[in-house]
Amino acid sequence: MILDHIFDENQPIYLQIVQRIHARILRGEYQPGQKLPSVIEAAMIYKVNHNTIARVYSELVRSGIAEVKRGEGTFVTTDREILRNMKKTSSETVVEGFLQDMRLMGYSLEEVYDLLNRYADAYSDKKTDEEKINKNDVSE
Amino acid sequence: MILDHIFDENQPIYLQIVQRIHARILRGEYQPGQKLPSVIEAAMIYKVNHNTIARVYSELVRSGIAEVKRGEGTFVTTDREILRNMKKTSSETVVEGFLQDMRLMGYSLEEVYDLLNRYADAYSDKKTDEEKINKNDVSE
Amino acid sequence: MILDHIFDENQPIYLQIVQRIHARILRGEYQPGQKLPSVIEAAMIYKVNHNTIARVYSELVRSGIAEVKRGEGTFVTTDREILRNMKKTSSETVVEGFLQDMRLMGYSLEEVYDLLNRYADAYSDKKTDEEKINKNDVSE
Amino acid sequence: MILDHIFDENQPIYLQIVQRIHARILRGEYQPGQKLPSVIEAAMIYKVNHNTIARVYSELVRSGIAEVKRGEGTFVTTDREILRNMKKTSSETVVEGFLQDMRLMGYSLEEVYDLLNRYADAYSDKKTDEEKINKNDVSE
DNA sequence: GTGGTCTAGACCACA
DNA sequence: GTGGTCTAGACCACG
Repeated sequence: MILDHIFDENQPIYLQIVQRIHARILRGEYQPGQKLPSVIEAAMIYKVNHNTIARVYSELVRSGIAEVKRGEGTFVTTDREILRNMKKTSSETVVEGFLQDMRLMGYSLEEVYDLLNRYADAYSDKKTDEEKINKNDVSE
Repeated sequence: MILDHIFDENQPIYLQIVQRIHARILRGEYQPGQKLPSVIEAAMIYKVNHNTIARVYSELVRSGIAEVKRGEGTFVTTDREILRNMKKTSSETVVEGFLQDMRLMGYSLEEVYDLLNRYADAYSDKKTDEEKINKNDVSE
Repeated sequence: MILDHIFDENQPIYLQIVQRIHARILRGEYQPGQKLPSVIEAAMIYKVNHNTIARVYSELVRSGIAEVKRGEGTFVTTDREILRNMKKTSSETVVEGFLQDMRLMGYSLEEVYDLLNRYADAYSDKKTDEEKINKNDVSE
Repeated sequence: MILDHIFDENQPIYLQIVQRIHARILRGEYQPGQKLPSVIEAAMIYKVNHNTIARVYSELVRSGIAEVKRGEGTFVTTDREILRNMKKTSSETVVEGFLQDMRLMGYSLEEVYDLLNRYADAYSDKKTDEEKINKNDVSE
């Protein structure tokens, strides 16, 4: 399972990693209470300096989606309420942002749905092997 | 027409302005061949340093959506073919990005449509006064 | 007697426990010569690793407020002179630190007293059940 | 005005600098809207690495007491409401913490006042030259 | 071994 | 010159 982690030059690497791990948690790939990779491991996985991962993890902790057990590691929060809220607000942000983008480009709602339908066929096929393994989602 | 231009701290301001002007052109607010605001004017509109606008305009020119007439200013390209292609690729990028985001959060295609329907009602209502003025769209 | 022990993330846990036990001794909750909980017991009470408690106890012994009887456990010192001195220097440290904090925030002495009066009403009421039990104080 | 900045070993340096600058702002030494020393300058003032100051400043910004103007520097917020609230909550925290400390050591309210009076004489005399210069306080 | 802090030195975007 | 990010390498507290 070799994944090359390529980063967008226009955004800090640490934020991009935050978003990726955030997404992995929200889609249940990292379960509530599960231990995240250690800072060192994650640094190797993402091929960045360990300080960058430290920053990523402290962001995750600050947002409440992860917790540190001193000397043991960093864990996904067990507070499923937080996870559900985050999943909700994340989807809201994404959907609203998408609709605003389309609106700003001058598309009507019908055109938006047309475009979506054009891409929808490939939607479920794009799951990676890694994703397929995880069926346990945060939402109940 | 007082607009507050608030910028995302995690992305260069010049790129965000590029995107906004890009969108204004794509939705026909700036017509093909129309003169864009001067660097000084745009600097005042967006409340940023004129160097930032200079960079924005050079980006727009580089992408082909704008052209410089020396001594006259910067103008939207008159090549409608370019504009149509851009609108197409822009929408592709946005739609694909949106679907990928939703997929990464673990939503099924049905859930995506559900969420969209929830926000769709307000879609057309949200047009700003500024937008309502411009009915002339690039698309055919 | 269930107490939730919440620790400040920005200071070592062992130091915080030292301070708490220190305070319990100074206010007579642990009497001179009394046996402190065993390392294992204290580890359960404070919900920390027993290594952490071991460090706490060695700190208490080093400061002279506690003594080890080999094979029996750790005991509060019977030297009441030490306890009186500690209570004196502790209060000095706390009072001086408090006044410095207030001074650094720009408060005049009058304002300090004003603020104190505002909180003084609740002072004696806040004693916990645990504290109320112990009437035997170190001071004369 | 040579000040040696000595740090407590038991707390991160960056947090201690945060607290010091916080206090300087709250007592009006840095006025609303005033520019803080640049990261490089502050690094020299406090004799720490510039990354440490960067962390300090990002903490100050996150708390809302300071703002970054891109390419210009870091400034004390001009929102006096925020400053007043912070001064209020800071004093509350300090006073409550002080009273709790004294209570935990077993002092009665009368004893607390007695101890305070003993130190009060020296209160105003302790102002440093630097502090005396600044008469303009945040509070109105 | 875990996360956290700090230094040194480099590069970049922005004004 | 400003803050921001990143790397490399070190040390520390904690369990």
